[in-house]
Amino acid sequence: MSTAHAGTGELRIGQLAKRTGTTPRTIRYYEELGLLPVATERDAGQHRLYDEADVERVLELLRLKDLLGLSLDELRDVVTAEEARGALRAEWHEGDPSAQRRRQILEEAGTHIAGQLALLRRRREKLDELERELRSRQGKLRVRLRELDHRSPPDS
Amino acid sequence: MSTAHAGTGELRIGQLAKRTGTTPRTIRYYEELGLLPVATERDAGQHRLYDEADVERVLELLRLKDLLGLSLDELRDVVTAEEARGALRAEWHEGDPSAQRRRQILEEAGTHIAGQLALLRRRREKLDELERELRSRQGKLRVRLRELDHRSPPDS
DNA sequence: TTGCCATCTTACGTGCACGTCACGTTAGCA
DNA sequence: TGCTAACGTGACGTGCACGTAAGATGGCAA
Repeated sequence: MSTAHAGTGELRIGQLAKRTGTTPRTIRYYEELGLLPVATERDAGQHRLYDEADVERVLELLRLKDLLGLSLDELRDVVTAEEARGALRAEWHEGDPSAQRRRQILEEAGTHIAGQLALLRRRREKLDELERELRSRQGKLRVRLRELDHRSPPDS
Repeated sequence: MSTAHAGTGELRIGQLAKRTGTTPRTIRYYEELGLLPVATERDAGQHRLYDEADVERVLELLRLKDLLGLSLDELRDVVTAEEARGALRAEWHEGDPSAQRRRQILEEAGTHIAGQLALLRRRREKLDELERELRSRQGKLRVRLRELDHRSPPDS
């Protein structure tokens, strides 16, 4: 058995990059921008270590970027909100979160996700519009092809 | 009555830009890249003139760019194909297009549109995936809020 | 004719999202 | 212990998609 991974600190930057279809440079850049946490208590000069959760995180960032067209700057807001979610977990498990506080944080998270969903819907609507347009053209082309078939059918 | 537009050469670059939500610079840039025709026989140094068809064209370019994430370079291919469509019209009206030729051009156009539709579908699938993910999170949040309501309902 | 604003061409500048290079360090294996 | 591949940290470079500034020209109104 190889020493490839050992339970917790599973991935190094190159592996994370491949899993997410990007490059180490991009990962570091995202970290620099605050899109990724300054991975697991790393005394500068050591190798960064990641886990599967980080894979998911990067994948989501890339999806939001490419699909919704968000800039890395806009992604910062997203991430900030998700870190609030993390803060919630911490409070939840080891602190004394009042029900008030819990509710507040949950609702903020909800608002945020609703915002992303709204963005997504707008995108989808525009996509639908484009699709209708394309289909319309396709239809016109087909009509003309059928006209051709009518007057002088193909020879094959 | 103003002289704002007079039948054929209706729009100047500034108007076209506003109608399409962009800037004159962008219009000129697109022309330079070959995305837009070198507008109506213009002896260099004169003002460019556009019509409603150009508005549509620019709008579609922007949609393809933003929604499908195509680069301007990739848009060149799209435009090339659409100019073929234009060539077809010309042949159709003033030349002697054989049925063979007509069919060929129509089929090429069809292939092209089909390509765009395929791209669109892939985008939509990814969007769906993202939406499912977001909805799932939203659901989890709601569950937790309901749990809270159960133990200690809000005071308003 | 005279303003005046929009447009023209040319050309350099800009912001974003990384790419690439140089050079030293670390980690896992022989 | 020594080797090699992968990683670390600057720092400069790059491609894309325009922005912006400068000086000349065009076109329409008063």
